Amino acid sequence: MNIYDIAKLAGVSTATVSRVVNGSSKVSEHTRQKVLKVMEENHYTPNVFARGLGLDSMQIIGIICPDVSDNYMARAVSFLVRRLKEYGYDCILYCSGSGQKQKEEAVELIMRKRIDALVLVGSSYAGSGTEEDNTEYVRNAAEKVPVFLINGKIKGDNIYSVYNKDEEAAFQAVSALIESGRKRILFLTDAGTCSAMQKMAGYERALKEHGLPILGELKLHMDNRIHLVRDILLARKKPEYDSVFATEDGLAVGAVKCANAKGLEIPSDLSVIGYNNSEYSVCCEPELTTVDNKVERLCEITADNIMKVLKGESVLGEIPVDCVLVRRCTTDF
Amino acid sequence: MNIYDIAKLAGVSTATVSRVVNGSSKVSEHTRQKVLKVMEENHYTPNVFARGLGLDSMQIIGIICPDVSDNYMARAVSFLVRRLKEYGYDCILYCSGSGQKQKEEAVELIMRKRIDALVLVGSSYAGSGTEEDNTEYVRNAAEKVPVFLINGKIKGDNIYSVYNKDEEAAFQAVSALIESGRKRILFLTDAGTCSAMQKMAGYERALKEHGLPILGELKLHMDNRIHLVRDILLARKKPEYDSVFATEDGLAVGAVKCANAKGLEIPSDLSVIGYNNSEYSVCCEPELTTVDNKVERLCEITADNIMKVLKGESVLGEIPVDCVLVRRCTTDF
DNA sequence: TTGTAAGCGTTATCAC
DNA sequence: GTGATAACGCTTACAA
Repeated sequence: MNIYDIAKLAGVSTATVSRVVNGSSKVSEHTRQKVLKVMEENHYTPNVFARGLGLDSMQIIGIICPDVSDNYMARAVSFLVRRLKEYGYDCILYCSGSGQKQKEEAVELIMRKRIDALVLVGSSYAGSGTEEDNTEYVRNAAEKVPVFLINGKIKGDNIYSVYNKDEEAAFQAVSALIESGRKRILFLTDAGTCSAMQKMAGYERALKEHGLPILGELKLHMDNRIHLVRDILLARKKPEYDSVFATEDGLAVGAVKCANAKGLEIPSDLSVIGYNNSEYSVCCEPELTTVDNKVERLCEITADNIMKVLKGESVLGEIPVDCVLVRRCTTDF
Repeated sequence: MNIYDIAKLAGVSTATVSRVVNGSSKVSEHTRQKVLKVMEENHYTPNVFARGLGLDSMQIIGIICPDVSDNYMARAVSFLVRRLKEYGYDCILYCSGSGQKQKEEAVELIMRKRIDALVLVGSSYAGSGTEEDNTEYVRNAAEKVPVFLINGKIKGDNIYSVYNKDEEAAFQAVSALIESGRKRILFLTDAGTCSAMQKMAGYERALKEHGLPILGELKLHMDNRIHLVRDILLARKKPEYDSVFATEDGLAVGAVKCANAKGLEIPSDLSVIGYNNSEYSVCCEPELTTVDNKVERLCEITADNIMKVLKGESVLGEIPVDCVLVRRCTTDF
């Protein structure tokens, strides 16, 4: 059943059927009803490819994240997919992995699909913030379609960034640790992303402003796998730290598990702060004090911005969003 | 840049360009190189819509799950998306919610996109297994494209089910509890899905075969939210159960938290078994004994089956997959 | 091996 | 308010 069949059955032209389908006002009520009836009876649905060909759009948004099995990204994707659906857009999802090559390839491949906009979830797409620039591929994509970053910041035409004030959040969290008497704060991270760099900057600023030294031995980098983190920390000789600030909840849980295994009292012997306010933080025992980085809020702003940009409205290129420290049981402030 | 431009620049016909693009063998090496060079130089990429229109396929698989922020579904979607990408297929993702109406609507909407195959993730699409049949919409979809269920079983033409032996897994788990001396086993569930029913059947069979009574007061139904579960259990007067078998890890964690709050010793005072072998199970303290239902395996089989079916090869309509009980610290066997 | 031309099913631009 | 008809860019018989 295509538009010709419907036109014939309804005794009108394809143009009229098309007008009815697209809700054009320039159709008499009589004709409209007639066409609608025939469409109903024959369960007619327009061919999206033909429409796509004509309009050069299939109302599809591309979403790329390193891996949706990650809790943070899953929450983001879930929110985006639902929200964009409400706006009548579908989503193609890619999981790119986190390597530079992989990310570039994913973006290149998804661009071929003639998506209407591209969303990159996770600060990993914003580059490391330290090395030489490796975000050229994002700017290339932005020449064709608007690009939206969830928790990443890239300057450029047609690129829209919504991101957390991670430096500030880390500063606040670490300051709180220091003000509760902690002196040797372990910084635990799993990635060299832009966001992780921000967090480290906040960590260092807090130390500095409180007159504490920044020690390389108290900065650890490892994969975000709970048991791995626990074992690495267990293997270290002495408890050379009195608290932990982790850039991911999973890392923090690993630290908690290490403390539990050692029989340390939390939060008195060891205070721990995680990041993301994921389900991990309430799964863990004692439950994790963590930074809530408001994924859903970032996504909400992004989805709305996408619609605005597609409608041609103007939108801020950079929108910072505050984080909130959620106090639970791994800290004593 | 379209195929005409390339054809003109290369001094050949569009048909030849098309042949080169699609790797047809019927092109001389000389012509092929000539065309390839022009394509390179002009960064030509075929228009997917035009191709879709002609072939009535855009190499897209539709995936629907109730909510990808759920850990189980996120793992499934992550695996599927990557694997199908390797096969050259893209994925459109819908999060349908879990209501019957929502599921039906999601399927109807995604079918309009002319996807090449449909994957339904989660046993919720397989119906409850008890009520009247409510899976007609799945069979309808199967009239147009092959439908693949991840952990669900629906009989029908063009429907391919890969599912866990949940009844058996539950039977084994509950039997293990009983054989370790447990007599009053709380059954905790969050949904009335086909899978949940299977688990309950296994639970009941284990009780029966060990000569224990099936008690309604020991079957609880509640939302899968850790704190909610903990609080509901805490509010109950006496510890009328000596162990818990939960259909989701989150529920089991809630039970563990309740026990911790009450100062009960795990596993001696209370044994707990969860389901899914999610990250929750290693986050939790003590770590959860749980049923590993091999999501990745289900997805791997499904992805491979999709390719076979699309190639016209024949494939089993029903493939059961064994679960494995993972012993951790909440049980003493 | 290569080219020609007829679809594929819409939407949009004209006339009327 | 309605109808012809020309794009849109590709694939694929069919011809050469």
